[in-house]
Amino acid sequence: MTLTTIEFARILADETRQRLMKNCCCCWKSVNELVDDLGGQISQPTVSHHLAVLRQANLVLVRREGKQIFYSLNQERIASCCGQLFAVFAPEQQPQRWVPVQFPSEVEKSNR
Amino acid sequence: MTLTTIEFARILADETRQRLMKNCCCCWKSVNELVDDLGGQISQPTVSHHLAVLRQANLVLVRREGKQIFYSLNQERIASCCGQLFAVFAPEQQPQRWVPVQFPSEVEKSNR
DNA sequence: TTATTATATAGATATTGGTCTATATGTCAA
DNA sequence: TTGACATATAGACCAATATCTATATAATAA
Repeated sequence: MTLTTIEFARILADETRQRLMKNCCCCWKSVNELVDDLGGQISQPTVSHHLAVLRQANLVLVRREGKQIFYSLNQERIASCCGQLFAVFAPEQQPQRWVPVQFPSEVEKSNR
Repeated sequence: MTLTTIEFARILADETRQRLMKNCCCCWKSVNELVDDLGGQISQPTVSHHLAVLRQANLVLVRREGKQIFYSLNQERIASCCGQLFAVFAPEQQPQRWVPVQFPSEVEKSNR
C-alpha cells in the first residue's frame, strides 16, 4: 500500500514525470492539457504511460468527466513519502522536533 | 551548488546507493566496512562508484585517516533536498505551517 | 450504426546507468 | 625502495526503462 523509498525515488527520477507532476499540482488537468503543457516534446502515449505509473503508485487523483480524464497530484501522498525519506535519511535533523502550529487567527476560529 | 529535484531523485533511485546511505547514516564507515555491510553482493569498485556519486552531490561527508577513508551521510543536505521536494510537490500540505520548537530544557541551556 | 474525440495499451527500439574486471593511485611499514 | 593494503578510475557489458508508432478501448454525437 505505502511506497518504499526506492519506489518513490524511482518514480521521481524522470524529468518528464516531474514536469507532469508539477503541471497537475494544485489543479486538475486533462491528459490533453498535460500533453500540451509539455510543448509538443512528448507524445500522448508517453504521457499516458507516465500517468499510469503515477496512478498505480497512488500519487495522482483521477476523475472522469465525459470523454476526458482529469488528473491532480496527490499532495498528501507526496508529503507522506517525503516524510518517510526524511525519517530514513535525516533522522537526526530538526524536523523531528518540529511541531504544527496554530496561528492566532485560527485559534480564534476553532474556538467558535 | 544546490541539487535539483531531478538530480536528488536520480541519486536516490538506486537500491545499492540507498543501502549505502542507510549504512553510513548517523556514523562514520570506511569503504571496506561499507563493502562488508552489503554482504558480499557488491564489489568494492561498485561501492566506490556509488560513493563518488554521493560525494559529488555533497550528500556524504568525507574524512581520511591513514590509508582509510571514512564516509558519513550528510543529513543536513538530505534534509534540505527533502524540503525542496516537499515545497515543489506538496506546497499545500501542512508542514509549511510547522515551526521548529525549543523545549523548556533547551531554552534554559541557550540562556546560559 | 458510424464518425469523432479522448485516452490507454502493445510492442519495438534506443539510451541510460549499474555492475563487473583490470588497473591506477595513494598511504604506510619494513 | 619495495611490498601490502585501501580506495579510486577506466572501460566493457548488460538490463532497465523512456520513448515512439500503431492500434485498441471508451464516450458521445449525428
